Amino acid sequence: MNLTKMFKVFSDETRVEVFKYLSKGRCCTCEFENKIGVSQPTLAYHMKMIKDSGLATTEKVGTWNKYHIDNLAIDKMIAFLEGMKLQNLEECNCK
Amino acid sequence: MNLTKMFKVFSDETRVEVFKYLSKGRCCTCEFENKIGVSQPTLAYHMKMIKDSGLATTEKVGTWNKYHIDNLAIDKMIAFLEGMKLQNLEECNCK
DNA sequence: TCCTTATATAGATACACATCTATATTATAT
DNA sequence: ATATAATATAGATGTGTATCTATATAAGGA
Repeated sequence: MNLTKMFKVFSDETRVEVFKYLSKGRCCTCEFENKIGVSQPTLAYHMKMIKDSGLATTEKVGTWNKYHIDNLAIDKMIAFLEGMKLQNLEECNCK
Repeated sequence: MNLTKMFKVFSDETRVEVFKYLSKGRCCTCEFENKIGVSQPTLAYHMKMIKDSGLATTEKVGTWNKYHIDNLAIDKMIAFLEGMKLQNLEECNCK
């Protein structure tokens, strides 16, 4: 659970595509591996990044993995972003 | 205004530090350049990434730049993240 | 005009990232 | 026990990133 790692997940278009499938409940890569346009090892690399960031949990079921987005992790990113908004709209006191 | 570029901004600790100062209204780099721990050209490189992502606007005032966080851009990131949450909590229909 | 201050650019470098092919591992089913 | 299917790992490669020093540019003030 590392915020910069979580933001890095969404800094790559391939991982964003993967995430869209996961968010629709497509929890196994077999459901989208042919639609993503990268090789199996490359997809495995991205899935590991997503898992290691803390944005999804994994469950091994037989030979395949089920991925489950952690909505609370996303909420932490949102809370962080809320805190990054410009808080003081006055002019800055630069020299 | 590119979402993956905006997420990339927050995938680096140095830029997160910069953003914290900007969010407090420290709109000129002179207000934090000595606290960030990188050289002037490196800071300029990060400021350009922040600006090019669309997360901040720039205004040239004399010899210095004033940076202004665009809260609407942050709202777009938040809206994107809301859309990435797991929507269907039922079991996936994997083989 | 010339000096100072704030930024920007150029060039170099080391490391990280995204990708591939080939191969290994793990688990199920026949 | 062996074949099949799903993942993982190893090794290679080209590109991107973060950083530096040195230098250039731009704007203001003496």
